[in-house]
Amino acid sequence: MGIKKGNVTIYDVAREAGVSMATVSRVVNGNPNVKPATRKKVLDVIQRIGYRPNAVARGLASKKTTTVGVVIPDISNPLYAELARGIEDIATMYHYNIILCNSDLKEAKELQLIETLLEKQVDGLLFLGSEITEEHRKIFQATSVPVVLAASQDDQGELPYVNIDHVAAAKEATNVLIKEGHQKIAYIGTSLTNTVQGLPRFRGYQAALEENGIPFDENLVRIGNGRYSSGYEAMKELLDKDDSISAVFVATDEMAVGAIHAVQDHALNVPDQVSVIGCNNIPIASQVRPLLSTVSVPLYDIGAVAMRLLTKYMNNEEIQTGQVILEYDLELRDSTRLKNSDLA
Amino acid sequence: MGIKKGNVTIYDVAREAGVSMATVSRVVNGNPNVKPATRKKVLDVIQRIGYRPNAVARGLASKKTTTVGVVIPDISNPLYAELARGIEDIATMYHYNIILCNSDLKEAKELQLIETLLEKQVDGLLFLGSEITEEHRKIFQATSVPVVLAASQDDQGELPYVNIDHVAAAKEATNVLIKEGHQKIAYIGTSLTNTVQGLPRFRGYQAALEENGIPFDENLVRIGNGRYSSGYEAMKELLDKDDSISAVFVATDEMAVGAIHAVQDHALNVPDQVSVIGCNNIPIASQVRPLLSTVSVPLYDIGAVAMRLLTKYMNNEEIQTGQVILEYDLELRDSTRLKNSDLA
DNA sequence: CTGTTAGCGCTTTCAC
DNA sequence: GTGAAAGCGCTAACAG
Repeated sequence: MGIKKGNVTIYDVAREAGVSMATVSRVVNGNPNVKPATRKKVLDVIQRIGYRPNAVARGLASKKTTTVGVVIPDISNPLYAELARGIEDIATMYHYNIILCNSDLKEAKELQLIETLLEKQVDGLLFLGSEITEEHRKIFQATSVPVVLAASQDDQGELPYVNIDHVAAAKEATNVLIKEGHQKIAYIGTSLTNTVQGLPRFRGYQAALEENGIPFDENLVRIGNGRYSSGYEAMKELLDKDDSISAVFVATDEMAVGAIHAVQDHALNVPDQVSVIGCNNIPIASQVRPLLSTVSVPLYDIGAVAMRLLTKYMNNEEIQTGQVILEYDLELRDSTRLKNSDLA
Repeated sequence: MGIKKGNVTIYDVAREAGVSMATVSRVVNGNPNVKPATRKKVLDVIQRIGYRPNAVARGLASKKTTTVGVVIPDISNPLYAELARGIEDIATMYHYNIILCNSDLKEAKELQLIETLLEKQVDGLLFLGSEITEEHRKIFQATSVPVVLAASQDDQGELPYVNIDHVAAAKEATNVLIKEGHQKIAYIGTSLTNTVQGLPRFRGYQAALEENGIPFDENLVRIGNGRYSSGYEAMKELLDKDDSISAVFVATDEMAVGAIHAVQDHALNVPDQVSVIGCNNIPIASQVRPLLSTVSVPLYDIGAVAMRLLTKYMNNEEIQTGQVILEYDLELRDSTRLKNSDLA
């Protein structure tokens, strides 16, 4: 029907409707300063000739793309998938789109991704990763694009972030084990060079022991990569060396489930002979038997709140505080003997 | 130091380097028609004044954004998260970025998302969903932007897609149960109005029964939403009604794990008294005890191949066939009694 | 309430 | 090998 697909511009609409481009732009953007009759006329033409606004042109002219960049370690990890969902939901709510990039926690990749995102003129950046290095900081500081960290933080800098108190969470989890009466409590965590999760959770574990006068024993500590098999292997090693271990705090749920299976393969029962508590509360925690006791981290909310915070920055709104710490919960299920009600 | 952040343009570089914008553009884009000395001079200036190309402007001028839109049901579902990872990896490999949108399988949302993505001038579209309706088809046909379906297909249309043969997969899974000698085989699936997964898998189950002379009994069929609890509930109902059921094919792994737990809660053993086989082979299948037997669907590959196919379309390459069916595997573990080796 | 007119920052012929 | 100039499609003053 003479409709050149993908080539209909605002100019065509203007011509067909007998108005100026400015007027078409106004109706497209919902500007109220248009006479209803004119608006209808324009809308009709738009409908008829199948006009679709070009967001790239709009972005160039208005210097706003309504898209934000998200750098995330690995979307196939349930932990981050949940965070991503929170991010995307709020982004959608505020009419932003998300450019999603996996960094695999590799600094070089992270930096390169940020660079690309900035080239694409994103209105804001959400960064989820481990460490903020000098390199990160340099690039964040040099840009006027607002950046918010999610599930991470930067204590030396003044970057806004949304996170939980990992030290406190780990401490509380360990305390559950201590309250159960255990003295030999192992720890399976992630890399201690990771200052945003690995280290703080380890510190929390140590702090709990110390506060309860339980001597720290480095032989009871194992480091994995956060995934199932590394948790299994770690627990197996631990038990092979010393099967009198009666409790373990595992810093991620996936590893915790692996640890449970290692215990079972050692012909020991969870929680009767070994108590296991995890951290994060990803879906699998409530999809295994015994149900995993864990620290419930509000993953979705962290993503959602971080995105919400970013919209405020992008909108130049007044910000109370850019550093927000969300609450976590203890979710005591069947891999430990204490129950939530016992703590009441 | 006089560096206006975010405002350095190609023009500034040209002026500083004493060359034209065209030349700067050439070096930035790796055009070989530039004298090495000139190239170096320009590169130095770029480095010195901190020039970052504006991809939006480039997109407007070149009509290419090097970004593709991805409409996916729910990124927090492990199934789609895995697909997304495959998509993103290949996209990165070909220097594309991904705009990720969750549709929750709602048609209205899907259509709206596609519209938005098209406005943003994506170079291609990857669509993962359930059904392709007339509405979808209309909009896909009206655009010159290439579209590829992933983990889905459109038999009435000629849209390119990457998928597996769900009927065959379901049939094969059911056959495992039949070969084990079961006669009373239940089915827990997803909505039969979903013609891309729900229906075909159900058809495969029926076909297997029929080919083996086992009468179909609708009392043995339950429909869930694909997630853990619905699998649990479905199996519980089934067993409450008739606890002589000795095998069940569950169309998704998450539901299958739920089903296993329902069986166990019924004081029955898996696989001794009830065999359970799932489908998809998401991570949880190998993170529960008993290890779930399942149909291994190459999720990552479906995403990767679909993205690769899309790059070919975007690049106007010669395409052999736009409809690709990937192979699946049987992964027999501990929730069934037959083993892969038994089938050799 | 509506039109005119500059750009936004870059690519892309087309000359030289 | 390099430059000049014309857009790409839209927004944003600024008039009127």
